[in-house]
Amino acid sequence: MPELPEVEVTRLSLADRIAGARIESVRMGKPLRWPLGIAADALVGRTVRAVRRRGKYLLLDLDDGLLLLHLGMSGSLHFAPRQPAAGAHDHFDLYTDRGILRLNDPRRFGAVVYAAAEDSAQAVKLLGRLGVEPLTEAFDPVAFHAGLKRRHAPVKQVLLAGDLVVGVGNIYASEALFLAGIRPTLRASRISRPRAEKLRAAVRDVLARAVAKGGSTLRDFSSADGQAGYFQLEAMVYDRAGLPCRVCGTAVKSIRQGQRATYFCPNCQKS
DNA sequence: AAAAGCCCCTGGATGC
DNA sequence: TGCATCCAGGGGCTTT
Repeated sequence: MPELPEVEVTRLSLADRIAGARIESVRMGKPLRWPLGIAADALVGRTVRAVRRRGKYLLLDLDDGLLLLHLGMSGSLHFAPRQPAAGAHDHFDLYTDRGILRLNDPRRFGAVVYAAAEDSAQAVKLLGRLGVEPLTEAFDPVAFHAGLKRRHAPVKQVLLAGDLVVGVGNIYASEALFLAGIRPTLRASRISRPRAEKLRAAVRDVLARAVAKGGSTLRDFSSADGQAGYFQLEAMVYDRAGLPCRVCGTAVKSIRQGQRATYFCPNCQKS
């Protein structure tokens, strides 16, 4: 579920409410992708200062150190003064004087990792290879085109890789390529400067609109205050195999790239 | 260096 | 109803 828009929507629904919260206790469920990296009790007494986002990671800045949270494929975070009794898929609860932050993650591809500082080895291992933030000015047309130029993989997979630009997952990669009129199988190196600019604009546009719609709720995503997202209703191609293209009526095609589904319109995305 | 595969894990949908 | 198979929003790691 969680690509940049869902993670950002989570952050926005959480940051103001949790800022200043003092950690009173921590409950861990089943193991997530990686160990926490600190004794849970050592977090007690620390204060959450702010919540930032880097790619698909949420960074909880503490007055001492930070927590890196990742929602994986099936994770969601909720923050409320009270929470129901922990269920089978609630694997991390941060009890604070402002409320309980709970990570629910059935598949447990998600993670909560403590790092002493953002430049500590632990943090750099996870954040170090990440590309540019697409919704900032740093996502620059010249650098983006140059980055595409040096990659020979299909452009869809270059978008997904996250080392050129972050936050674009399987839904939004297909959507952005549709908006840019680019075939997902096209080798990144073969994209012209004007088409790279079109793709850059499409990535920004689709991600920003998805944030505005509260993200995409395909199964069970909701923001930290429980709001579902509605962007999936506007999807042009994602999960629409065989259905008519919303622009030209041609049947949307589904293929597999790197063991993930890709959707595109063979007519609107000819090359 | 870059690309391609392989997994981690659970649950829902589909097919026999 | 039961059981097997396939698929799912990610991404680090290993192998080519």
